[in-house]
Amino acid sequence: LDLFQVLKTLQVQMQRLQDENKSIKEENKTLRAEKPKRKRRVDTQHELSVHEDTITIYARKYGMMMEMFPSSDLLNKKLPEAPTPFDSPDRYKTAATQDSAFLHELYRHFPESLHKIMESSYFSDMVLKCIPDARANEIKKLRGVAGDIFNLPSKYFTSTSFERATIPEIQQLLGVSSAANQTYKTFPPILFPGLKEDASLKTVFGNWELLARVLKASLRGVTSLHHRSSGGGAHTNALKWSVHQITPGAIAWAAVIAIFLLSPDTEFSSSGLGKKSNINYKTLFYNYKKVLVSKWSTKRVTSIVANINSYVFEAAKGPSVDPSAEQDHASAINRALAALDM
DNA sequence: CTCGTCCGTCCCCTATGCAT
DNA sequence: ATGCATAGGGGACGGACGAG
Repeated sequence: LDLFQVLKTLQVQMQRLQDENKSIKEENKTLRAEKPKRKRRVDTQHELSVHEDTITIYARKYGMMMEMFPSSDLLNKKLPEAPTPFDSPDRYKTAATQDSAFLHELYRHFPESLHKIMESSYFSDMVLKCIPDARANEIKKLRGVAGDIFNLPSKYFTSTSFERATIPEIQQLLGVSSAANQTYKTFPPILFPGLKEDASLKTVFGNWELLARVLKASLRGVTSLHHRSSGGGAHTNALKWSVHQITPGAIAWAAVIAIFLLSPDTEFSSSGLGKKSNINYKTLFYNYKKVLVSKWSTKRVTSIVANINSYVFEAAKGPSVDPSAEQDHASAINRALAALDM
């Protein structure tokens, strides 16, 4: 009698569960059916896929030679009528000129054939995907030769999780006093010749050999660091991108990547913020490029650029400029740089 | 052989949702 | 409110691949 009651309630519950399950299944079915629609990419690929290879190659180059962290909003904008020249020091005057010059650089970099589709999200999506992808590859490549680049044991760099923060030589390069006190500077010693920090920034990027090694490995392949081009060989980035000289963005890129390789960070986040170190790589890049663009035509920077170009591209070796002959320019650089907040 | 690229896999982190 | 579990996203890494 009692049992009968229990059985009945169970049956009712069972029925309820079955109904519930059925409706959930229905819901799931419709959700599943709608899901592929999110991947609109299949559709747009038919229209714009002809440009895919071109965008990919120029986007990779762009991420290394021009802008590490392009703003996604600006990538879809139209080129202004009279843009601020990308290589003009005026570019850093106001937020408006920065945006304008950014677009000038963007449209200058990507070939004419792409200009008409550069306002599409297809373009910006692809650029934003390619840049971190290419960067991850470069980082991977560089980790293998980081020991040679920094003249330190390679085991410091081959494993991302190696405790680099505890190594005194690395602390010295980054200018942190100890493993406990990890405050990272915008312009760490590694950027200066002889690791001698210079608050006035007169000699910043003077440690050009290091930057040149980073750039050479990235542009000409890792083996180019040790022996001359072994004839033939696969196409390196420099060949694919037709790079014959470095740019302000490339030097800034190399500096940022070098600091990242030395840092305790295990991954290079697209946000530009180091998780362990709390280093803001985006800010570093911005400041480095700003200094380089602003000072590009000064004797001091042209000398650095000439040295790097010569090392990376094995151009005809001109006599390197004597740094001591530049004191007159130094004070001008000095004053201008003082305007930078750091 | 050496390149760069692509792809599968793993791990870590975060957000979300569920249960307490 | 709080704690736990699970899925999803992003990045690193290793291997495969094709080109020179």
